[in-house]
Amino acid sequence: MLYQVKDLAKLCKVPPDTVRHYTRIGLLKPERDPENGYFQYHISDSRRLEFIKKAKSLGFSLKEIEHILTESRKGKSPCPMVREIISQRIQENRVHLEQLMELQLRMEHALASWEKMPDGAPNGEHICHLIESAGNS
Amino acid sequence: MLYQVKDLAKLCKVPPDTVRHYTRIGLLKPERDPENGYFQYHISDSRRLEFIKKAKSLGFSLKEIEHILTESRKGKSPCPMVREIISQRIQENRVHLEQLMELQLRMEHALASWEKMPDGAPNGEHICHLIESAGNS
DNA sequence: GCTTGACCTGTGAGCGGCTCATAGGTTTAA
DNA sequence: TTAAACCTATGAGCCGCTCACAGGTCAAGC
Repeated sequence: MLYQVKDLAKLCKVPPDTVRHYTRIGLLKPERDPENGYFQYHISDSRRLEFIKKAKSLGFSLKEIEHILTESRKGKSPCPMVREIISQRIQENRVHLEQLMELQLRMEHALASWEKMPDGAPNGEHICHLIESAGNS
Repeated sequence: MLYQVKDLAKLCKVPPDTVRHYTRIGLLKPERDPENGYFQYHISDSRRLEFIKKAKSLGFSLKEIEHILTESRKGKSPCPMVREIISQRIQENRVHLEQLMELQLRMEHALASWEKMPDGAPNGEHICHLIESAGNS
């Protein structure tokens, strides 16, 4: 049983371009159909792709996933690395979340403070008085 | 008074590579020193760069900032556009925040559930049993 | 004047994870 | 059998830097 790009994509519910992307960067390694040069995927590729999806949903990067897959194929346990990566990712994401929440506050405050301000034509002094006034009150 | 890249960078407290980047994409448009081909910035470029920093801190993309600057230079008021963009960005960021908070929960739940699981050597059935087990309990 | 070294320069390429554009091949229906 | 619909692989583009690189500039020391 061999699958074309669109078949594997449909099977795993990802866009075909994602299958192509993973193939291009070596996360999937299909053979080629000698007749037309198309990629040929096996059922094992769908298990691999499902693993990639799961790992991605846990915040692993594609490069990290490739590393996990490589170690695993070499018979080494990727588990310690996996624990380490996710611990760090949790920290990083906490920082990222804080930054985005601050951004959200800045944007909301700005929009609110602009509520009663007129639209101004630009002049030599100001480019956009709304933006330039933000956060100064 | 003319500034080199590093001078403008220091004046506005941004990395020199950021000045170069903005120059490359046309957000800053310095002349060239005919002697050595270096970029020459005026004091007006520092006002422009400060505006870019402020707009960026409010979530505007560099392309949007360029658009604002262009409209403003043409004498049109960018204010309506500015209000529109930030309203949309607030919505987008809300969605983004929710997704990141969900990711954070998934990661924390996974790490907690792995607490009592052993590191497993890979076999034909599993690539990494930690990842594969996540979210199934 | 000369050299050494630190520091600076512009430019090309790379990052991540897709996504789109393109030119061409395959399949399906009439 | 021809037309249209759909699929293919591949190159380039997205964003906002950041790094690598080869070469230029400049001040200190002899």
